[in-house]
This record gives sequence, C-alpha cells and structure tokens, in this order.
Amino acid sequence: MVDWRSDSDDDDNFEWESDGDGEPSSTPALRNLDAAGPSTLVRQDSNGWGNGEAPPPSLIEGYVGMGFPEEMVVKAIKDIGHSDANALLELLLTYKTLGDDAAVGNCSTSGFIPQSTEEDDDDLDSEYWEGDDDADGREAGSDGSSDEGFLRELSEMDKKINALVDMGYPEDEANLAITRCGVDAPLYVLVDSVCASQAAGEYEVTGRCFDSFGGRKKARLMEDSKKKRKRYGGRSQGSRPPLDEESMPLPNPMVGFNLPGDMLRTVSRKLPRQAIGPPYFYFENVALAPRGSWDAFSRHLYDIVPEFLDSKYMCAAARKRGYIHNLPIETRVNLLPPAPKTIFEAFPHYKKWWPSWDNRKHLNCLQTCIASAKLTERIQRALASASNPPPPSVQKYVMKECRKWNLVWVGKNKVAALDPDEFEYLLGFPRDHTRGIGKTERYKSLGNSFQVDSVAWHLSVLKAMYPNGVNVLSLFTGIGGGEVALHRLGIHMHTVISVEIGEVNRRVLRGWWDQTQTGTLIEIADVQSLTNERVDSYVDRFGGFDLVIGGSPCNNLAGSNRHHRDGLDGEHSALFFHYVRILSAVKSAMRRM
DNA sequence: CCCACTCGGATGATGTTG
DNA sequence: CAACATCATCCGAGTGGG
Repeated sequence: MVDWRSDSDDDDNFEWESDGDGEPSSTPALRNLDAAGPSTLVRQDSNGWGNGEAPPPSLIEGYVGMGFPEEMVVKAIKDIGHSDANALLELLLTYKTLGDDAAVGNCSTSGFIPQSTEEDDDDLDSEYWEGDDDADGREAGSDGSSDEGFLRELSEMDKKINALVDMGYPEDEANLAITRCGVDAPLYVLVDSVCASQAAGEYEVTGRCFDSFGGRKKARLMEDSKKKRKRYGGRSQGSRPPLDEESMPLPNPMVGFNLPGDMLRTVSRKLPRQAIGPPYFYFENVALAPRGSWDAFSRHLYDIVPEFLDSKYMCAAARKRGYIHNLPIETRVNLLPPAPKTIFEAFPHYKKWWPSWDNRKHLNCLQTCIASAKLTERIQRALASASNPPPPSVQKYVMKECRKWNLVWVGKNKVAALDPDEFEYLLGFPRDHTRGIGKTERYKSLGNSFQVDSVAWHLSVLKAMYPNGVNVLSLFTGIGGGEVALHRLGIHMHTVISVEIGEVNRRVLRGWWDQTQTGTLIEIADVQSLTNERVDSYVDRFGGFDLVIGGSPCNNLAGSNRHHRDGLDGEHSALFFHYVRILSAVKSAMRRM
C-alpha cells in the first residue's frame, strides 16, 4: 500500500522545484530531471506549509470537489505549494494513481506494479515488464569506471539480443534495434523498434528485394554502434545527465506497430493488466514534443509504449503523431476507399505544371497557417526571370519554400498554397466538413485535427468488438476527427460526450453530427466543468463508455512555437492531466458498475 | 556543423461590415 | 466611423538527421 500521506521523500519521482514568487506555470514538472539543486527544493516553514503560505480554504475545496480526498490535497500543497496549479494537479493525480492502484491491487482486477503482487509473476506480464527489471539491475550495478560500463553494456546487449531472439525475432533485427535505440533501451522499446523496421521493410518491399540485411550493411551497423558507445561513454563521464538515452526514441521510419497491407506479420504486445479495456482509450499528440514529454505521457497512461505513426504512410501528407492506446492491434483494417498516398494520386491535375526537379511525393505536415500571396508571387517572379530549367540556386530557393509552405504547382511558374477543401480531402474529412466558417479558421481547425485514415486504422478493431455501436467520451474533439473516423468505419455512435473549447469547432461537429448521425451528442465547452461526479453520472446514464478518445491541443508542444514551449509544464499540461483524470474517473466509475 | 522540419503567435496594416 | 475579420511580416528555438 502506498501511503501518500507519508512525509518521507521516498518517491524520488517527485521532487519539485519551487518558483517561490507565485508566478503560475513556471514550475517544471520535467525539469527536475535536469538536476534541481537542493536549494531550489521546497522547504516547509514552521506551519508545515511549503512556500510559506497557507492555501485559501476555497482552493482545497475546489480540489476536493474534483474528487480528491482532502488530506491528499493538503499533503500535496504542503509538498509543492499551491502557486502552480498544473504542478499541483499532476501531483494529485499521481497520488491518486498510486493510491488507487495500491487499493485495487488487493482485488483480482488489476495491479499497477505486477512485481508487487505474488501471483503476477507468471510469464504473461514478466515479458512486458522486463525492461523495468533491467533498469533495476542497472541501478544496482556499478557505473563508475567506463571500462566497467563497457563490459556491462556488452553483457546487457547479449542479454537483450537473446531475449529478442527468444521472442522469435531474427538476430539481425535485434541487433539493428539495439543500434537504433541504444543498449539501455527497455526491451519493449526494442521490440517496438523491430516491429517498426519489419513493417517498413515490408512496406517498401514492392520495389526492392528483401535482402536489406545483407553483408554490406552489417559493416555500417558496427560502425554506428561503436559511435553510439563512444557517445554514451563520453556522456556518462558527467558532462550532462544521460537524458537522451533514457528518453523515448522515435522510430525511424515512423510506421507504427503495423501498416495496412502487411498482413504477414502478427504483432502482439502485452499491456499492463490495469490498462486493459474496456474502456478503450486513445490519446494522441505530436510526435516531436519536447524531450521527456512522451515519457511523461506514457508514465501517466500505464506505461504503455506509444505508437508513433507518420500519416505519410496513410495519405499524401505527412503528420508525425504519437498515440497511446490500449486497443488490440492484430486485426486492423484500412478505411475504404484507401486514401491516395502520393501528391499525384491525390491531385492528378497538378502533374501538368509540376517541374521535373521538384521530386516531392508527399506533402509536409498541414499546418494552421499558409503561405502569403506575396511569397508565391516572389517565387513566380524568380522563376520567370530564370532560365528553364532554373539554375540550381533558384531551384534550391523554390524547393525550400515549397517544402516549408506545402506549395503545389498550379500553373506555369506558379505555385500556390493548398485550399481548405484540399486540406479536408488529405486529412480524410468529408468534403465541406468545415465549410461555413472563416477561411483562416478552417485552416486552423484542420491544421490541428486528426488524419482520419490514420486514426481509423487504429480504431478499426472496435467494429467487430462493438457491432451494435459505441459510447464515446471525446476530449479536445476539435472538428471531430475521431468521430468522422468511427463513422467512416461504419461504427455506430450511440452517445458522444464531446469536450471542445472552440466555439466554431463545436459548430462544425454539431453540423456534421446532425447530418449524418442518429445518436446523442452532448457538447461541453470547458473541460473543467466535466467533473468526476459528472463523469460518474454519465457513466450511470449511458452504461459506461467504450472509448475515451483525446487529441491533445498542441499549442505549447509544437517545435515551431517559441512561446512558452514547456513540455508538461504549461497550460497544455493541464489539458493532458484532465485527460488522465477523466479517464481515471471513467475507469473507476465503470468498475463500480 | 548545417539544415530541415514543426497540429504558432504578437503585431500593425488593410479590408469589410453595419 | 467604429468594430471586426483577415492579411502580411517578422519572429524563432528545439530536436533530429545527415
């Protein structure tokens, strides 16, 4: 039993920096890994309150109203103060997770940490948790001298290769995965990597023979792994904490667990017992979030390994996203008709003006803003005054802008940004889905939405499981990419509870719903108002939820945003933690059913 | 090291509506 | 003319790959 009332510091996951000056959202949840000195840690004053200020009673009541026990709130505020609401919320959720899991560990349904309960030591779960065992072993072992570290790495590598081979993967691929992810990557990350590489190999098999692990490449692999080792050694000598090695590696190619059309391979994964649905859940975010974000997402979602998928494998535009979900992955089916996978398949009429030196086959990520008319005019002028074909310098300039702004060729020397209609088409929405709102708002909403085919690929497994339809709790719905995906899969939605702050987005969803659906849609503007009690009552009223789906507003996470880009430390984090809170509320309400 | 890529925003100018 | 919507321009860093 985890005692969250304890004042001891034994949970080293949560040492918090204090900002002290009461400025909101400046207490980093993740930056603690970057070694906050003891002087920056919260010290409690004689009253026992961190930060030297007692919280207003209304504050405590507010959190109690959200469903946290009062002592828990008091303890959390004592620990980190109440100036940073987000950090406080994260801490409360962590307490609750620990507490809940410890509580339910006694009953037969689940246990958060399998090792802690006796009968969980069967081979079912140990495979999944092996990565953690290794981590323990690493801590116990010495990492002082670099020679010792090198030896440890060698044996570690053998161990992991053996484990992967035992699981049925070819030795070469195990090797490759370790090269890619590092020796210290947990086993499940390596498995993920092997799967991804196999999927990629089969995806590209059409044009090439399958001899991709031949001798020529092996030499290069050895080089790579030497380099990696050197890098690792250099770092462990203490210039920087080895954060990179610990953090979640992005698979390359970013093909997810599997792709449509590669039916030979059966992928399987083990989920922690506690994560197994129903309810099924599906959380999405940008893949290129700041360092440590995905570790944190995963940590708060049952340590499930994210599935990273670039939608350029599903349609003609790239979109690198990560998904944490507990859906089965073996019996997926692709949406029909399949989306066009290249620019020319999607827009054959652009072929006419497409110059041979523009070799793009896919568009880049569709963003919320488009190129200005001035820019395309500059390009046109540059091309008009150049030879044909233009000199390399002009080609380079034009290509750079084309990639940056996703321009397409619509006339002689003439490039243009994509229309909102084309955004809709590429993203898998029905035509005119966002028609009727402002043009810039269409771009904004579409740029922030799901790629429907990619999401539908993942959600397709629900169709056989719920032939009569589903109840959905949809957080940060946007223009309803998840709902459109379910609809296009032919999955009936009895009820959708949708939380979306944007008024125009709600209007878009409502408009689409009323035209296409017969079920009930309940729209909620403010996630704060969806309290745990309200979740409970919805669960009672609708008999539980089959799917909790949430795309995360990316404002503070996208690479292009220089304004407070703070990982899990900004307003954004509050939204993620609302996702976690609400999912947890659904789960416990459904356990009581 | 260089360079590509990224679910962006604050600002002031210009255009549109009532 | 005021209020509002849209546009243009500058801005800019973190991460990862070659």
